Amino acid sequence: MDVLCEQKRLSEAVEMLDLVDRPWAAMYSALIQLCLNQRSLKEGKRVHDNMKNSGYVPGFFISNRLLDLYCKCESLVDAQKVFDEMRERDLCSWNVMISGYAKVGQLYEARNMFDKMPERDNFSWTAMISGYVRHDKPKDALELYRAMQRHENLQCSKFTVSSALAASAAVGSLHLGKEIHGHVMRTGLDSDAVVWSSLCDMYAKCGSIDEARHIFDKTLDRDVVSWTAMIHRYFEDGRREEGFALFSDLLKSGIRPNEFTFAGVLHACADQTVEDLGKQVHGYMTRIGFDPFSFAASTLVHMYSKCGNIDNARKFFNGLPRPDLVSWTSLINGYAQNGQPYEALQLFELLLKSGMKPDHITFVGVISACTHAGLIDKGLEYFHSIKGKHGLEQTADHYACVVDLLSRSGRFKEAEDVINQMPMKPDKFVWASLLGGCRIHGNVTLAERAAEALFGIEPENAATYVTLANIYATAGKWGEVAKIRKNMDDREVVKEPGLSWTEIKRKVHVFLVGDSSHPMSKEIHEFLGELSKRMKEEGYIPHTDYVLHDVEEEQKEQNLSYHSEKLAVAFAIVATPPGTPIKVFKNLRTCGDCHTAIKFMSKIVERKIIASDNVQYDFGIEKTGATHILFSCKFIVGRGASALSPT
DNA sequence: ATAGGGTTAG
Repeated sequence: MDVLCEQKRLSEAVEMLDLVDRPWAAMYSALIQLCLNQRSLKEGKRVHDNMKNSGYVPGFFISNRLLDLYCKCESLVDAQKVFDEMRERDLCSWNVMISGYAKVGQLYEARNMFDKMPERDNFSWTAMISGYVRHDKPKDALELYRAMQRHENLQCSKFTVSSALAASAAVGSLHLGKEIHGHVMRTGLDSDAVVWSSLCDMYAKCGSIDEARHIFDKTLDRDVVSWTAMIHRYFEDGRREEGFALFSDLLKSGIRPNEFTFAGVLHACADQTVEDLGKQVHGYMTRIGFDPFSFAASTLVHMYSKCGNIDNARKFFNGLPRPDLVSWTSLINGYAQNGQPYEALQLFELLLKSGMKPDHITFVGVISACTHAGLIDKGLEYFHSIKGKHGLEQTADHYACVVDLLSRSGRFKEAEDVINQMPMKPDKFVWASLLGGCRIHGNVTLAERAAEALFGIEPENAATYVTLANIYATAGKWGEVAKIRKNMDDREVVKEPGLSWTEIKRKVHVFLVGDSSHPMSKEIHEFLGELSKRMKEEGYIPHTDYVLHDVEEEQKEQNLSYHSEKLAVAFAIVATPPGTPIKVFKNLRTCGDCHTAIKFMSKIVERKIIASDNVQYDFGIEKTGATHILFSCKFIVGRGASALSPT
């Protein structure tokens, strides 16, 4: 049996146990340890049964191991049974139970044990505190931490302070965090990389990212986790340059980044739509070798499709030995957003065939693909299949997708029915989808209802005001438009300025409306002037959507200043050799005129142009703003001279 | 026996 154990042939070893007449403690001990290592509940139970059948009465040691096994396998019912049957228990027995319950989130049971136990050591306290932190109860964690400090004979360990720091970070209390920081320094717990990392994280999450960096710089034995966390915090804070710079420092430091690092950096690349940088990271990953089964692979799929390069996304995806669900979902959503809804649906059917189970996010992509393809009934079918065929619960997001699907095609009665039948309270996404549909069809009455609901949920979001104002303007209700403008002023709601950018030779160039700050501004404007003439010859007629701008912006508009996306496209054309495909991204919605203009530009200069039309979540999947483009996509694709698609 | 990092959509 020893040999079998050594070779980790667990089930054979357990079978052998059944052949032994009177097994002894060492056998049980070794077998349970092996079950524990392999997290095998099934074999563990067989060993336990054998113990009961052969009348063996375990002592502390074996019982505690058994407890640990059941807890690690998250079978708390079994663990509790063993615990209840123990004739004597030591501190360890109680502690194992507390940490078992705390880990799976049964905090009430854990606390009950904690309160009942005859005496507690610092392990009991820490296990309880970390349980609260892990399961989103930082306030309870801090309360307990305070109580613990009142006991003079209890020493905080590095585990305790790490958990307490995580709790302060979760409640965002810099004050408390600093206090613990002081405690760490006084008690000499500052010799541990994890404690430093927790400190760093606490400062970053409490908004003091520079302080976090200071801690990071002072950390002596930084490992890949400390680096990854710090890099990620920069990205979270929108300080991408510093994030990328630190990533580059990491590469120089000799510490090897891992899939956590890559996932964070690639996510930032996807967010900033900097495909060139993403490609470099991809190249680096390939050179040092990365696990194609890990989640880093899915981030690459995401990065390529978010950057508008769905072909690369597919190519990479096809090369994966066994793509995970996130990769499938990223690609399905990528197709849905890149104007290839049928490809998205086909891929979903492939996913089902592969035996993989879709999750709720996958269905968001599937239904929105139906929306883009105008396949309303098919979309509804998929929606119903979530619960029926796939046995999942429909979430508020799915309802938002269905409301989008229906209202976009003008089926408002059904959309309202769906909202009324929702088992949960309709959230902002649901109302925003409805509002988006109303905008397309000029449904003023229903738009007012949707906007009213949104004002209740998020009065600070400028997008709701702007959309409603647009709907009123289209209906000629200028009095109402003025009221909204006043409302925005009264509530100090500020509209985010529109920005477009393009990446050329790894440098990102950003443009505002009417922007003349770019070094090549003169060339850009001259070029646009020329281009406008030729566009008109080709039949382009400028038209403006009503957009709620501030006064200054409106004046600029009257001076015929160009929208940011036109500037970015023009710059990209001027700055790259003939024939180079162009990609432009925007943080806000792209107006109907720019949609049309970009397609004309694409034809005239014979370039493939991809321009993102980035509607924030508020408008569901209303990607165009031009009422005559009913089922559009996230990207405006001008295919160069070959075709000018009718819009 | 207890502590720090990541990805998909809306």
